Amino acid sequence: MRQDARENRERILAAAEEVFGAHGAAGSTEEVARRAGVGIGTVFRHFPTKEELIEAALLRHFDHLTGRAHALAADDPAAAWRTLVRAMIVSGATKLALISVLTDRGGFPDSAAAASNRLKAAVSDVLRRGQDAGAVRASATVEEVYLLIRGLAQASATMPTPPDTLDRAIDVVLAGLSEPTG
Amino acid sequence: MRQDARENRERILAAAEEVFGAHGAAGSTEEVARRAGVGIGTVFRHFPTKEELIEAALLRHFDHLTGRAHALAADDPAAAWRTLVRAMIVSGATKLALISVLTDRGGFPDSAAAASNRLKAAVSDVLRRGQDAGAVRASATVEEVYLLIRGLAQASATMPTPPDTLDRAIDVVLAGLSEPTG
Amino acid sequence: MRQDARENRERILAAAEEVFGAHGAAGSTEEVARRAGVGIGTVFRHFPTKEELIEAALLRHFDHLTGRAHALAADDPAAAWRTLVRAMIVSGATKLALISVLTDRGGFPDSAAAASNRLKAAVSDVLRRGQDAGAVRASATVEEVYLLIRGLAQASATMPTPPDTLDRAIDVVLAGLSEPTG
Amino acid sequence: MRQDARENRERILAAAEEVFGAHGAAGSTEEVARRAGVGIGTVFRHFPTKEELIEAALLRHFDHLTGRAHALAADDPAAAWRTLVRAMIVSGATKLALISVLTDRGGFPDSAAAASNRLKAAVSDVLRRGQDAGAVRASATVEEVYLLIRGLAQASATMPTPPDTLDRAIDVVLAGLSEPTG
DNA sequence: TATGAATGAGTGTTCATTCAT
DNA sequence: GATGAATGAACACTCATTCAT
Repeated sequence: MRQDARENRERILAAAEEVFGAHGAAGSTEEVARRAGVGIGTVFRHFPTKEELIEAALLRHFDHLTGRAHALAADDPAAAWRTLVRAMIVSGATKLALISVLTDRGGFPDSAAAASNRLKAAVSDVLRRGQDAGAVRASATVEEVYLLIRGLAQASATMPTPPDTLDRAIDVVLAGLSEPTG
Repeated sequence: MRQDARENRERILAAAEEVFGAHGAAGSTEEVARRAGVGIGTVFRHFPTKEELIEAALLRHFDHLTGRAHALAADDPAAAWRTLVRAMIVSGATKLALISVLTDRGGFPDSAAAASNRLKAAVSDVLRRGQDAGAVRASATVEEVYLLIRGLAQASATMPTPPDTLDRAIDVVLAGLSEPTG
Repeated sequence: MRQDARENRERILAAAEEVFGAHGAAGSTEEVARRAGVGIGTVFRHFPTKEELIEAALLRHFDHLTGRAHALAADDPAAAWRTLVRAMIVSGATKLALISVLTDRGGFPDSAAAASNRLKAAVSDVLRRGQDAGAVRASATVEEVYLLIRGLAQASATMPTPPDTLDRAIDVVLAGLSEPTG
Repeated sequence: MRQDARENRERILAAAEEVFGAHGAAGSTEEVARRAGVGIGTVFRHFPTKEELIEAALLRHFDHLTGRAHALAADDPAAAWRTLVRAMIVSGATKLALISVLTDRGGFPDSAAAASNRLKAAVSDVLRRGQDAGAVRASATVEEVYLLIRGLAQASATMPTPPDTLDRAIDVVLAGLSEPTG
């Protein structure tokens, strides 16, 4: 039965990411249960609160991205940097809507903050290696990089955006972060 | 009593901008009424639907920004450009959450779309003059500029952001949009 | 100004008969004001309560019918009887929906009861003359006659009824009320 | 819990018949919940709309009457006829107010129309057998019979009616429908 | 006196959460 | 442990009634 429970938990989280990613906090817990193919009671047994459910889904998303960042360690620093930024914006798009939900309801929960920090650390690494390689301007900090990434992710998620517009916007950000020549 | 009614309308819109700007669609119409200091019935007399209320608040916000853009026509093109981008991000921060609200509920209403277009035209003007003055790269289009502005506005609105982090992020965007030297 | 006030009163009552006749209690006082071409405040100045407005409209309707009954005094008794029954059912159709409204809200008000009694007296007269002429069975009382009339009026008002079905139903009632032959 | 749910459904329908029968559409869903002894949410889980609730209650009422009509098949045709007419008027009294409710809101829903047709068919049977036995005039059709029944039911429901007045009115209708002698 | 803006209690409906099965 | 029915607080919206103009 442990097995079933763990499987259910995973299915619920996947459903939650879909539902809340698409509709933000407006997504209903029952819709999550339906997509996960479990009863509503099961969802609440695993996550006693809608907030905790969102938090867990967010955490999972952060951890995925963290893994991705680590995997890029082997690549060429400049390429890794561009790949990561692009990936975070494009893949994180819908799901980042989750963040505002939690912010609304009284602060970032500890566990999610921790996951966020782990991700930030991983991004920091890729950033630093980019700076060391002279591909990113030395004065840049993770904080504004993060903000820019979140910004484009959320903006493109909340309004229909032609892919090439998003691409050009990403290019602007990458250019703005590159070492000024001359 | 026309006088009172107009005053109330204005107070309701101001309250709506606060409430929906801060909480998105989740903000309740009753909270708007409370902040405006009027009865719930009064809100609905002026705006027969929550959606129409949000739409009107959005329109007002767009028009404010459009006015601001036009007022910058007298300034030095490069300075005007930087001032406008910064103003749209900072002032529009909370309120831009409104856009996603309406997008969710089935498309941009006509009047708001029109106001949005007027604003976009005004921004276009400032942008073009910046390009003519050599302060902004020639290849930039309003579309990605808009996306970047919306992104930073929304991102900084949905999560506590230290002012200097936002400032540095804006600098990155402005740098990315400036004519590459060398 | 007295003149205007009286005119307004009359227009409001006519509008009320239309509105409540068509929608029952569900009709809104504002709709009445709109159709009467006056402000909502004016309606409430004349009739301080929705209930009193309905009551007055009902009373007016009763008085119209009473007048009609009196006018029939000159006719042949049997014909007068048939004409009155038919007229009350057909003309009173929609408007009799009003009665249930008042019944709901705690009893028939005095003034309406008085008007109803005046009407009942007039009907009684026509009925008695019909009985004296041998056209109506002697055992019939106004009470059941009234009930039958109200029944057909309400029933045909609350559901689309082909005219000939209503005609045949009226014939049944008249036959049931006629002196049994043999 | 299927058991409980079915019990609740039944209690809700019974309460709905009472409430809407007595007050028409004006009856509130919350009152229904209160009388059924369940929470308001439970009512809406079973009937997602006030309209659907009314429809279901109406359908139940029709089906009860249909059953009753069928049960009379064994009786003497003339007696069966009188019993049915009387039963439909007396028992259906309050509840028939429901019909006008639905008629108001844009037409008779399909399921209720079907139930109504089943009932009409059953009444038709009893009527025909009465006609075959010479107890009911041959020219009578279900249509006007229905109208007369609905009329007395509604009229006696919407205004306090002494039982003997109603009885005499029913006698008038039955007399009017009987084969004219002589 | 007429007007119509303001009010707020009341209604239909949704949804997070609890709990009997 | 899983289920889904039950709950009730919260919300959008309506409408009779009041009152400032």
